[in-house]
Amino acid sequence: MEKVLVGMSGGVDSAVAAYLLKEEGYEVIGVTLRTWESSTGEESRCCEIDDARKIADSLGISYHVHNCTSEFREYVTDPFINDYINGLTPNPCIGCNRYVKWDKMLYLSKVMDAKYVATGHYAFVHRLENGRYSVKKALHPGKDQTYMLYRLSQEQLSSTLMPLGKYSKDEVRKIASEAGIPVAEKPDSQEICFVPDDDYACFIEENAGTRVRGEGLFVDEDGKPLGKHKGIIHYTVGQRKGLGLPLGYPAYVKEIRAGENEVVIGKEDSLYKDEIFLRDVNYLSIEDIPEGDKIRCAVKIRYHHPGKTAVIENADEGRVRIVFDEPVKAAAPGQSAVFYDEDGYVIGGGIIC
RNA sequence: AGGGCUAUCGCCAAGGGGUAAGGCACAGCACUUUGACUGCUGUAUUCGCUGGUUCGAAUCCAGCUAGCCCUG
Repeated sequence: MEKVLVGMSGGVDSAVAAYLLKEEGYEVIGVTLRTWESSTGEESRCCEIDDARKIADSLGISYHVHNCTSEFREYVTDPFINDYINGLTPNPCIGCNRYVKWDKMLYLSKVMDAKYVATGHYAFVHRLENGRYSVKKALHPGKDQTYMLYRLSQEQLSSTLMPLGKYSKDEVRKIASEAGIPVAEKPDSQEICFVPDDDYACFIEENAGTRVRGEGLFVDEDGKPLGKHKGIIHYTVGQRKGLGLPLGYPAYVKEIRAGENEVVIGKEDSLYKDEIFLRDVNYLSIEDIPEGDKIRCAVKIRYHHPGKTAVIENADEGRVRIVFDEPVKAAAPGQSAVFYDEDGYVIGGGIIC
């Protein structure tokens, strides 16, 4: 019997993933990574240990809790805070997957002599004809989570199982209730796991202290002052609500100038771009873009984005240049852009700069 | 000091005697396993103030107040 280590968050998805693998005949070991504990002793949503343990008990599988709060701080919360202070809009889940969850799980799988690690992500992991591993979009597009997985390494993917790719959320809940899993009706989590009250700006202020810059100016595209902002950490490119600027037309954040502590405001039209550049690119289905080559693909510039057709190619300083067929709205620096081929496999992705 | 103009929701702004449009902002809800976006709903018993005319006034009249402009 092959052993598989399943990352259990305490939610339905990972519970069903564990259940399905057990049904398939794996020896399943449940693991929860303890990632965050706030100064008030509040646990992160990502590690609801009591629920996870209950699930493991009901499934009759062994269960371990592993502490990785220092890694989580180093690779997730600290970069998250630094990005916001620098006027960027981070995707904390992406770094967490690569540098905390998978790194730790893989390490633990070796210690426990397990062949695979598994999670409750809605995606497929496949080995392609060229020998490389990639993730493929979930069957039900509404739940697809491949966007958050583009940063995983080949080594990580080669040992990963994701049993939920072909299921819808309703089906997963149905499986859970039929299997008697205690959290079948538990609502989906929605916000950033370490910011349970959804107030990320407050989280940054509490954890970054004096490094956070305060009020500054809203300016228009010509630099003309329009009003006062609350501090750049409160804004993201493309944002409309909460600006408090009655300009007569809907005002959007066009750009955040961390150096000047300024937030540039523009009309909706000014948000569209057909060219963006990426840094820190990671490839899945290919090793790299062949020198001088261009690849046609669909690119998602945020988690909830249908994906737009574009051409990608290597640019200077290790960056990748994306040229969209039609301009895309509000590409926010710090967010990731992920490339998909026509079969829905992730080619790779990087961070918008 | 005279003359002119203006005064309607937090901002902008329709309406010129028949019972307060709209945009922006704001709020709530929905959507959402990142930040956002988006959608829906809501938002002036009242039109600078005081009187008057009228069945009826934000709309007409008078006075007052405030702001802007022009002329000394």
